[in-house]
Amino acid sequence: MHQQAIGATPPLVAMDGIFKALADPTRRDVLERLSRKSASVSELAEPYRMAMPSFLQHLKMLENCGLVRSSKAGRVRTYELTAEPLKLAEDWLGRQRRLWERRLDQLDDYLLTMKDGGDPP
Amino acid sequence: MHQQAIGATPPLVAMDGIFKALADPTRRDVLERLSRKSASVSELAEPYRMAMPSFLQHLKMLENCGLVRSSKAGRVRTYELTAEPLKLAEDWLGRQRRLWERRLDQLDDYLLTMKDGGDPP
DNA sequence: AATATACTGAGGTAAATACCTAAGTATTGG
DNA sequence: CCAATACTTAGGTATTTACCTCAGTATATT
Repeated sequence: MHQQAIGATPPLVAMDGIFKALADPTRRDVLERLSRKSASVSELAEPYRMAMPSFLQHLKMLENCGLVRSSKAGRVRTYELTAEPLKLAEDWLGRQRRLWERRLDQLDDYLLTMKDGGDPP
Repeated sequence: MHQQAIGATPPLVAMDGIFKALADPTRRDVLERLSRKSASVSELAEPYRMAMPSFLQHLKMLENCGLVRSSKAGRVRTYELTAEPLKLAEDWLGRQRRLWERRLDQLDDYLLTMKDGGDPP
């Protein structure tokens, strides 16, 4: 209900989904495990005390935002990682943190200036 | 009421909140603007077509997970950034992406091996 | 063919999100 | 003091999330 024109910056809506996907420990754990080895649904589900359909919802969220991809062979569905989306998120964070640190440095400077009796802007 | 012993890995619960906070374009935008300049509630709220109480909820989420901090002087509450939490998220993503890329390289190798007629593990 | 395996789908509950309006409470300026 | 300003609180709705159970359906396996 609130799309917006996408310019030079990363697609906003995509990032929503990615960060949302990362906001759950089970899903982060699944990603971590997939980064070591592709795996079937039941292999992935095994460690968690959760009914299969509940777990499947997590996998669907990961797949919907493009962080993983799956294919079915016989009765087994195998999940694997995708590369780009995570990079999107990381880029945003990196850019952000740089601004951040600059900002905090400015605060330091400001405080120092005050201490030296200077007149801050 | 639920801190947890911090070991080598980042506190899981904290990351939930941080990623959840980042999963909304308004909140990401607020962070971006705060990284340029601390600001009052109404300054922050101004660009968005949203009732004040709705917007306040976003600020509270950012504050609850520690990404920002606020203080009140007279009737004006001013918000500013905090440094550490974002780093937490970025570290996780970075670590993750490295595994990720390694994994994707392995896949490449695997495919090459197959093409060369080698017998993959 | 019968049973087990590996998912899938339908549907249901509780809590959290993302908005809203309407009515407060402090502060400040005239 | 009175009104405007800057938030705050209370409460309400629609949607989404995170679980669940209880069926299915489509492949193996025996």
